[in-house]
Amino acid sequence: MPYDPSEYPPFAVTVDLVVLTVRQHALCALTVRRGEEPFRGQWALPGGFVRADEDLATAAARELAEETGLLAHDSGSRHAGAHLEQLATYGDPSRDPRMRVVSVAYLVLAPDLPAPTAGGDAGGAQWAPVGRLLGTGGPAGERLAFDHATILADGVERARSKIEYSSLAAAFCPVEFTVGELRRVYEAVWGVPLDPRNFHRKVTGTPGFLVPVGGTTTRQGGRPAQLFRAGGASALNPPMLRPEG
Amino acid sequence: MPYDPSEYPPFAVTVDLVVLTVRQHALCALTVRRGEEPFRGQWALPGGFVRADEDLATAAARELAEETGLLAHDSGSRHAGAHLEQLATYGDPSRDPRMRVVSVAYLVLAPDLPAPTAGGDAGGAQWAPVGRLLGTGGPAGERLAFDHATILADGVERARSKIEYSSLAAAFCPVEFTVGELRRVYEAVWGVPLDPRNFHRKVTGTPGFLVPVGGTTTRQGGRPAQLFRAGGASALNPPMLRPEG
DNA sequence: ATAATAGTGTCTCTCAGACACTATGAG
DNA sequence: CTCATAGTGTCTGAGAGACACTATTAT
Repeated sequence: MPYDPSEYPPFAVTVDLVVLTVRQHALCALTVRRGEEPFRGQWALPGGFVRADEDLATAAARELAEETGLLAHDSGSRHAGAHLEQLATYGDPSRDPRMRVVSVAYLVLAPDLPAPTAGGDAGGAQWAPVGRLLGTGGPAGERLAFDHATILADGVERARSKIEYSSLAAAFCPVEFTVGELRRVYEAVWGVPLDPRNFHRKVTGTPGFLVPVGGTTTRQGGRPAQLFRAGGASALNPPMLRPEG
Repeated sequence: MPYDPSEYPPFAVTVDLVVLTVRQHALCALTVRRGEEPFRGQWALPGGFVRADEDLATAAARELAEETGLLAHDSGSRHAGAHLEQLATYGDPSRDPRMRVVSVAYLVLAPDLPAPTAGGDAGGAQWAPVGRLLGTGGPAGERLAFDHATILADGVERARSKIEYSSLAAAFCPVEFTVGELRRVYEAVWGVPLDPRNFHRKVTGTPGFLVPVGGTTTRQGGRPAQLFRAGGASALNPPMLRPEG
């Protein structure tokens, strides 16, 4: 295992972000318009180079803040930050036509945001339903640049399976939310309808999963609903079962 | 996003392997003795540099073959290969004192092997119980080099949770195995005893999980046990429940 | 015989899935 | 009033956990 710098091939290392949110009953991903070749004009996942003295997660959080203004927290904390976790790493030698690039993808789950603040160097940014981006449920329209469709698909699958056995779905909600809003998150992420009564019984019956915060709201119409915060229990046991699994 | 080579910082990219197996009722990991500084003489996870035109998974499979002679299969196939999957990527700027190294860790689940064939450039190789390597259940003896204790802990946790809802535990067994042998794998990986009757009912009652292969064996003593192969069903639903979870 | 493991059966309790039903707001 | 959503109750069937019991080998 020699470490002579001339002995190892040099790589560029980037982070790519799969930023997911739920908007109008649909799971959406943040995409940016590429301003340069290759894939100029196509949509891509936000991302960028890791700096020389920067940790991978730090680079991901920095890119997230540049693109959306969101503050990420790795885990724990209660303020209105987004959930950020490492997804996977993609390093096929031909994934970038110009050079050898290894990309560490991060998954971000964010509450519904007003509008992408196309900050930084990206030409434009928009939320797009993942069904359209992945060609499942709509015209197989604009494909994502590079291998970003694969990365996005992996991120969506991770999100779908993780909300089964964790309280991560609350990351898609504002700080205070109702049981019905949380249920609509599950329905959007899984793409299936859930029984409101059984869902209510399940989430309110799991100790530590939801913490009542006192108030009520009628922002969904109908009878006023209690407001909750996400509880400390991050594990959901037994898990919420995804129908037709 | 400029791609001028002088604009991006160069990284070295390596793969590190968490190779797990079950030996004598204990979950064990493959470790190699470091022959160079830093951490000379300490145990470390096997691994090495990714070559210039090599995919990450290919590099992991190559290192695995060099260290153990095992052939990995990404998924599918039925022959006596080991299971290999990407685990996570570690890139703290200070994780290697000499240079900026990003390491993509892979998890390998292998059946019990005769003995590590300390091939390649590693000075020596051995199977060590993960409890001893991680300091939980024994003297906090020789710590692993670099951040390899963290990587190993992540790999063990991945293996523990994955056998809950998949047929991956069979990757620790020879091609043909008995229900009792499979149960002892679960007990070793989770570190808890399981009820033999309930376990038998669960795994034989799940369609496609086990395929009877016809013969019997008494290699465990007692009444002869039927031999099975792993079935095509990779998902286990509902999952096997880990006690005291 | 004993000791070991393999395999089946049976009971209970929890819980998911399927409802019906009531409660409280907006229009 | 109607319509929407919130929240509770009730039944049923699947299955996990906790056993007892029988079967088949080695010694």
